Amino acid sequence: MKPVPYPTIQRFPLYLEVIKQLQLAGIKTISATDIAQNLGFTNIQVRKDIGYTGIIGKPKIGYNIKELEKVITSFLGWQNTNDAILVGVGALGSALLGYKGFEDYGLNIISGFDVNKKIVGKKIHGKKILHIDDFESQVKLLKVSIGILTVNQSSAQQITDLMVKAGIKGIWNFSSENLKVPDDIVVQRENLSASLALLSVKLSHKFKTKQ
Amino acid sequence: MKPVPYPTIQRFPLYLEVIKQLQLAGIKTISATDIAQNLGFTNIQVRKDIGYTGIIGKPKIGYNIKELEKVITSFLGWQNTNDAILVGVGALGSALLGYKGFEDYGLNIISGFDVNKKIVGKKIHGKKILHIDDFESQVKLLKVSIGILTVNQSSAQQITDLMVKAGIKGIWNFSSENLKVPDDIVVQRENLSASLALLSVKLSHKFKTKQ
DNA sequence: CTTTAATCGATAAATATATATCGTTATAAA
DNA sequence: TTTATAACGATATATATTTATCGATTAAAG
Repeated sequence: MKPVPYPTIQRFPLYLEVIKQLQLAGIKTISATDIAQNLGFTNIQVRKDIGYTGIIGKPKIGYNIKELEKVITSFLGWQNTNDAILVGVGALGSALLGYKGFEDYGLNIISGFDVNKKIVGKKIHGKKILHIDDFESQVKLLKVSIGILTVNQSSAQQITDLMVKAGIKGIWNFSSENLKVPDDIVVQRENLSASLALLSVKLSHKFKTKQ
Repeated sequence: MKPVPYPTIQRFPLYLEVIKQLQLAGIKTISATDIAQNLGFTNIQVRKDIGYTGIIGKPKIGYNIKELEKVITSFLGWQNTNDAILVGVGALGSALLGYKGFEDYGLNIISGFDVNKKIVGKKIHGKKILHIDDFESQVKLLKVSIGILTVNQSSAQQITDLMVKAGIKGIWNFSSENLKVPDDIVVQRENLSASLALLSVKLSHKFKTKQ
């Protein structure tokens, strides 16, 4: 089987959103062209992406919208909820604890961990905040495999080592540290600065050329 | 002049971080290999990226670290602070208002806007929260060109239209709405789900193949 | 002073991704 | 029933990006 390109995987959640929106409107079938127009892509690209899921569409009609939602969701592994824990309950960590959108992504943040005595023991957005000393035992107890890292750069590697030791398999890294992990651990870096960089450069380019 | 690839632009902030770290350690010159090892890239890629800035390095030595920081910062347009305003002071919006890291990216969020009477008039993380009714006048008064959109999907397009009307030129879109804007407006979509999708797929792939 | 090795910059090759083309199929209109 | 058209899937082409190669240069070691 040919590997699915990363850009394709990254577009899938966008397709899911369009699908959900149109489903709410009562639509039963959806074509690559429909999705493309909604997102500003080409229909060829959307059709090719969808092709990776193996779903069969009908000419002149498109795809069964329910079935398409199912195959994409399943491809992403979002059909069942995956439990996650979060370490570093600062401004960003708190925000993520309260972010409702993760439900759509099959992600359930069980609890947050920190060392700050002011918040340990309390609840934030309904999620209990525990002390980092209890991290390893909790992760092992609950068999959590995804860790969300929202600590500052200076403690990022240390917490990462702890996550690995506790059995975490995938780390969503919101810090700017380049984490060192064993081969069998997946790290996904969330890079706000990268997207701000693109915005900045596109903006300055527009100003240079247009004015 | 050949256009700089988007992936290159997105890597520049990472290079800046390594540069700043090594500068703190008193390092005066830095090679593409140094940066590459620090980030897990190939030195060839780093060297090529750096080449786009026009800086000249010395064989066996590398680049003057101060000069390299300067050219990358300047390329990104981060040498001067750019003012921004934020609309939608919910969980995520509050977090961004309090995020210190933006200073490094030349971004200064002046204030937040919302309709929630509980927070309008108050300060969050030291930033004043104003009512959306005052948005247009404030933006015009302060000549802000960057807007950060952290409202929910249902009001995203409406707020976008308001931003455009007020003179905002670049929109950093944290909502999941596909925004419609005039040609001369730049929209950068921040897509948390895209990166979570990658993490999910990489994880499930590891589990499939390794176990 | 000569040799060695690290690194640069430029060019070339390889890979990955996006776009285009084309024959086929299914619906709806004529 | 026939014709026109939207959209599919497969294949081919084009573009973008990454990786490799190579000669030149510079500092440091011998």
